[in-house]
Amino acid sequence: MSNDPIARYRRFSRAVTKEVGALDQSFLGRGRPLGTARVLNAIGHGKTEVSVLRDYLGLDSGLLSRLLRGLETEGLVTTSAHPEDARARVARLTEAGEAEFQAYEALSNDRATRALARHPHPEALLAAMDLVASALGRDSIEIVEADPRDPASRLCLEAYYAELAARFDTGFDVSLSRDPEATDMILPRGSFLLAMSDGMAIGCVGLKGSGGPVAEIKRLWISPSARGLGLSKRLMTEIEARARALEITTLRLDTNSKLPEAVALYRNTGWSEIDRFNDDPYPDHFFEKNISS
Amino acid sequence: MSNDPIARYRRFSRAVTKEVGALDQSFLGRGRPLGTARVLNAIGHGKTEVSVLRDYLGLDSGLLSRLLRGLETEGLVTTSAHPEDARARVARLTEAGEAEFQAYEALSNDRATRALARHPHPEALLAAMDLVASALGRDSIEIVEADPRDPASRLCLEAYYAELAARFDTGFDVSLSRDPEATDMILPRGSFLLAMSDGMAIGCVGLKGSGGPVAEIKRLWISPSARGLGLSKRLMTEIEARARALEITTLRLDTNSKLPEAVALYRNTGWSEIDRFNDDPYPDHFFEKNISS
DNA sequence: ATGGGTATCTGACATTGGTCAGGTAACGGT
DNA sequence: ACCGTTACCTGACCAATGTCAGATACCCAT
Repeated sequence: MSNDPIARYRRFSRAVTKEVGALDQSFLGRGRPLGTARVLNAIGHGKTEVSVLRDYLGLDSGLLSRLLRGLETEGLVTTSAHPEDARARVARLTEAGEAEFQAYEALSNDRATRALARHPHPEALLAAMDLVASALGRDSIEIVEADPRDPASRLCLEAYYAELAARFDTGFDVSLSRDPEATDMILPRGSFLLAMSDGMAIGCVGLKGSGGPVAEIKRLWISPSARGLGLSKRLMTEIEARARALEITTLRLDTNSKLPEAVALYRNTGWSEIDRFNDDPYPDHFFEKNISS
Repeated sequence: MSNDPIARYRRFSRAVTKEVGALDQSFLGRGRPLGTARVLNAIGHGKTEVSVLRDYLGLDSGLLSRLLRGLETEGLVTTSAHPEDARARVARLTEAGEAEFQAYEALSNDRATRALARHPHPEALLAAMDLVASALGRDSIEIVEADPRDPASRLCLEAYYAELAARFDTGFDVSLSRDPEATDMILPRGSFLLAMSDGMAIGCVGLKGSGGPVAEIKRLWISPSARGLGLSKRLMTEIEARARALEITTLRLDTNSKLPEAVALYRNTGWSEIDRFNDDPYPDHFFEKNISS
């Protein structure tokens, strides 16, 4: 409907403010102020170093210190010196702390489950939420190295295969394709990168090395919810840097005209089209880029 | 991507929590605590009665009272007795208050504008936001009577026409159709209802009366972002009640097989198919329902 | 006109959240 | 060994928020 975009954005904003407020309220039900509960949850989610906690929660050093001590006297948390820097401290949940944390998790999960169950098309709602989350969180999307056999990587790769299957008239069967060995895409031969948005993998790219100066780019994929945010360019820039660090001078890749965004990206970022260099049945475009300069 | 739905929901939740927090921070920039700013904004948005304010903001009576007095001594608000109940009070913005309110509005609008401008497909982002907002706000969707010539009504009707144009192979030209006179869809002859979600019209339905016992249902439409929430049933139930109140005993409507959801709805809610009762070129299904019982 | 109920205000407090200026211990380079 | 720096803790303090028990004025039904 052709309503004012700003009005629509703000209606969204009000709706989620309410939702967020309700979740906070439900957290209060465990007899602990919100700040304390947030610290407990952050620790539970793996933010163990105090400096990381401070940063993540945006808290003053003094305040966080007091909240931590509160949790310690409650018996939910223990702190100890950081093994590599005795000035810094790390916080850990005790058994009781873990139980409390799980109770908060259950509250969150319940809310999520119920909200999704109430909707007639949960998948559509989730797709919309993914889109919004990627858009709002675009500044905090990080590129990290991963093993292509990790669960997060596998999710990306499977989504990638599924998308190829949908886009190619012939479908796509990865076993017919030149599927690289995972070990070719990890150090010391190659690399595999994930774009992580708040713990969720939303894109990937692989560098398949051979030990020599020529390597191949494989498996560039961005989640539909995160397209247009410039992520593929970021991933490619980063993987090129990794390739240079491995003393690779020439990169190649193959792709398909059914993926016009990809073809356009390569054309616009210094790749030149070359002759077919393999007998993989799927690709119909082949590119090369010299990165030795 | 086939991630855990709960994880996806919670990633969304974290992303918007951050966004909401950032907006709150920006409100703080005007040298007024958040609670006070919220009260000012609520008044600006038409929540004038103190009881409504309390309810809307979820504040304790004492706290709200103090915040209001603060705004009064700042010269931004005046309160006076409610004209119909001198126990209650209504708050109004002074000229200075209106200016402050507009400053907060500008902050909100700026944020919205910038967030949208940063996205490559603002319309896609907005569609996702509409979907989420309708889903999260479904409990607060209200059915209200409106004039079909009001701007909010016109937005719905135009969206309805646009959708018919897209769905019918022949397109849709409202001037070729039996477009009811607006006055046939307001009291005392008929009625026109809007489904309002937080100030935005997301659905409509019309009752075209003739003064006699037979009337027609027209213009049933639900925004794509709000489909599946049971809104059309709510609108139909409500408009039937209005028809009964007008001593109408028989309702008729025409529709098109290109709108299968609508046809299914009528079949499932007590309508029986009848012969063509008009020469409108677009419809190919005709229904009738006796509501005198 | 009377009494029970309602809407808001007031004052007294308690809790929470946030800030700041030292203080202590450890680090890292010289 | 020393010194500037870093990470965290402590204590003091203040503003904001939340809670509660009357007080006041008004409403409405009888």
